[in-house]
Formats: sequence, C-alpha cells, structure tokens
Amino acid sequence: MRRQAVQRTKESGPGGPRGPVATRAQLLDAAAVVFASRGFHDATVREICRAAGANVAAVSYHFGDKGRLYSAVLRETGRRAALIAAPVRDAAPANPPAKRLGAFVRSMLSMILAEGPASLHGQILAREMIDPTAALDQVVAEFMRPQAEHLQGVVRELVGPKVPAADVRRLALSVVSQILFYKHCRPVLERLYPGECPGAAQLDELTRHITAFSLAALRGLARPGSKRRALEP
Amino acid sequence: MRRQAVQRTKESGPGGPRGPVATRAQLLDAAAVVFASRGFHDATVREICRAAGANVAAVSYHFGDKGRLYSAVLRETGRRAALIAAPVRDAAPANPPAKRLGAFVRSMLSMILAEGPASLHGQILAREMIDPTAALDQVVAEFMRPQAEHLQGVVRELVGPKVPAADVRRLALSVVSQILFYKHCRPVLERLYPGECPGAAQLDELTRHITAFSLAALRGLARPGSKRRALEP
DNA sequence: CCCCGGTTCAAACAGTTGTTTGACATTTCA
DNA sequence: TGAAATGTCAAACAACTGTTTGAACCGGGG
Repeated sequence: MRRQAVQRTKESGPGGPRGPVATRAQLLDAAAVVFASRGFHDATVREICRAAGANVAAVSYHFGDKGRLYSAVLRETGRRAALIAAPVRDAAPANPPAKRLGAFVRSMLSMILAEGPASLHGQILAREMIDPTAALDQVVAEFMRPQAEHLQGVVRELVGPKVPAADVRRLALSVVSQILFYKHCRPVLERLYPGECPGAAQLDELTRHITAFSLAALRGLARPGSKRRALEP
Repeated sequence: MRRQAVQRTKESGPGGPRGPVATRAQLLDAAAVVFASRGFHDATVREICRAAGANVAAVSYHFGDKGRLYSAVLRETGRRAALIAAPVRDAAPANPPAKRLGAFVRSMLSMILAEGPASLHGQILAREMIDPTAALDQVVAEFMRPQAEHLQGVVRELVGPKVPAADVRRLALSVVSQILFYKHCRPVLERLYPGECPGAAQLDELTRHITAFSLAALRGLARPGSKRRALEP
C-alpha cells in the first residue's frame, strides 16, 4: 500500500549497466531524511527502506552497505552545497568588498536557515562536523576549503595588505562562526527564546546583523593602533 | 584484576538510603568519558561498565537504566560548568565593561579548549546542542540562561541604553558564537589547517582575538549612524 | 517457447543492544 | 548467631542491528 507500481523507466534494459533508477533514487532521498534526523549510527537500514518503500535488502544490493549509502548521500550533500555557493563566489568580483561580504553571509545563511527538504543536507553537514566520519575529508576539500579561501580574500580586501595572513584567517573564522551558530545552537536558542527562533523569514534581518557586526569589527581593527586599544582595559 | 577491593565507606549502612558510593561514582566517571566520545546512542552500557570495572547489571541497579545514567552525567556537567562560570559573572561588577567582556570570553574559552578529563563535559554539551535530549532543558535553564543574561548585561554597558533589547541579544549571540565555534567545528578546522588547531595553549591568543573583534564591532555599531553606513555598499 | 540478466522479496543469519534474573557475597542490626 | 538489607556477579532474555540467502518475478532476445 505504500508504493503503488513505482514508475519504471523504459530505457532500463537488462543489458544496460545501470538498472532501474527509481529504487536507488528513492533510497537516496529517504536516506537523506533519516540520516539528517537520526544521525548515521542511530539511523537504521530498515527505517530508510521503509521510508523509500523498498525491501531491506535493497541497500545492500544498490549500495553495498550502510556506510557506502551514507557516502553517496554526503556526496550529494557536497554537490548541492557547492551549487549554491559557487555562483556567489564567482559573481561580480569587482564589487566592493563590503557588498561581497554581504552576499557571502546571505548565501551561507540561506543554507543554514533552510526549512523542509532543503534543510536536510545542512543538518547532515552539521552532524558531520561534531561527529565526523571518513566522508568529512571530501566535503572539506571540495566545499569548505573553497568557501574559506573566498572569504579570506574578501576579508583581506577589507583590512588591507598589512594584516598578517594568520590574522586574516582568524577574522574570517569569526565571520563564519556567527553564521554556523544558528545551525549548531538552534536547539539551545529554541529553549532560550521560545517562539522567536530565526527561520527562513529572518534571512534578511540576520544577514544585515551579521554583516554589520563583522564589517564594524573589520573596519575597527583595520585602523592602526585600534587593536592595542581594544585589548587594554 | 581491574578493581582491587574498592574502598568502602563505613557509614554506608543498609538502613541508610545511600549505599556504597564507589561503584556508583566510578560508573558516573566512566559514563562521562564514553558518552563524550561516542554520544548517547552509540555509547553502550557494556563499554561504560567495562571502563568502570563494574558488572553490566550495575547501571540498572544504581541508576535504573541507561537514560537515567545519562541524565545524572549531564546534571554533573551542568554543575561543573556553573562552578567555573559563576565566579567570573559575579566577580568585580565595577570593572570596566571591556575588561568584563574579556573575562567572560576567557572563562568560556577555557571550557571550550579544555583537554583531557576537563574536556569531557564540554564535549557532551556540544553533542547535546545538536542532538538534544530531554536533559537539555535543565542545562539551559541552570547554566546557559544565566550566562546569556550576564553577557547581555556587559554588551548593554558597551553599546549604551539606546540600542533595542532585541539588538543587544543578537550582539551577544555574535560574541558567544565565535567562542563555541572552536568547539563545534574543531574537526573541520583540523582538516582545513592541520597541525595548527587551537588548543589550551592558544587560550590567550584566542581570547585576545575574539575580545578585540567583538569590542571593535560593538564600539563601531554603537556610534550613531554607523549601522546604516555599514549596510549600504 | 525458454532461458537469462537484472531486480525484488520474505526469511533467516550472526552479532549486539539494554535489561532482567536468581544465586552468591558482604555487612549490619538484633 | 540468625535474618535482613545491600551489592555484585555470570548468565540469560527479548529486541534490534546490518547483512545475506535463495527463491520469485519481470522484460526481452535466442
């Protein structure tokens, strides 16, 4: 009663190297949902298959085992994240750095604050950060490192050439930390300030706040001597 | 061979409501280690009991079940965190707000960057934020809310009375986010910049950076009109 | 027609999980 | 000493885990 004669593609001949795509794709979608809500270890193959309307043996048949299914989901995660982030990085490199910083914050926040199916992969990434699996290396290399280097470039433009590279890196981390916070600490925020937890509707407001906070900090620290002043009480 | 005639307290009479403390305490310590490294679901009662040198039935006998053992660990977590944070909040309320901000950042960072046994409860808290259990409510109420309100008080002093309360809250969140980042994203940092991941040795440097960044932002935003200027490109 | 590669299925597999059991040990109080 | 409370233990429990098995199904090509 759960799957009524799933649509089968006609081009899936038995001789072709690729079998019917339906079950495999449904398995991937269902796995993303379950992995996102339960985590890798707590997610069960049976629950994934039940959600996909497939037999328990389907995971073993189509992916080999649970771990390789997770890897496939995470590969899709990285692919989607890169698709969202790449255009923001490449577009309008001649824009003023303040504007580019705002665009970066907004695109990353839109991933963080996503709701519904779009939020699945962000949730999986958040779990992967605290409880990494072997698949994290690939995500860092393909998605996070380009993001980090882009942001460092923007920060460099804002603070000028005199600031050491190590400081630029720390400054960039202070920016992203404000964004990721609303993903990692959402359960805490929901309990601290019930009812006013930022969702997709607050994208504009949050973008404005984080960008303004970061710009004020970067401009203040770029002024020579201000760093020392900020330190001494 | 693992536990040689554990020290038994004389005052543990059968009539008293509390039995011998040894096994129970060792169970608590071992559970903190295992819960911190594996998470609640992936941690097994058998591993905890093995680490504690106790029988598998000990958890059921002393705590009822695995869930109540976890609650007991988290209660201890909140207690220790409050013990570290409370003196920083209460001490020297007459100090200049910049200095109090630095003290707050430092005390929180010292928990975040802790290594060895001291890091266990921070690790457990980090997990609880992403994968909350029913026990998170108590931790938020007893530890995190006082911390948040203290920080908002400091921020209020720094930005003056004209800034709306909602903005003060967002500003305070931008400060703590920079601190928690080094806990939540440590696995990512280790892969992005191998070998130079901040540990307890970088406590001073990180405190300086986050405090300076936040102070520059707060002072910049406190200047009237600066917020609008920061927004427009 | 029948066979064949690809796919699905119910059933079973071996292993691990949290928890319980009943016997045994130790201590305390009468 | 005897009885009762308190704690510990090896063993077993039922439930669940990921994975495998062998039979069934299905569409086309011989």
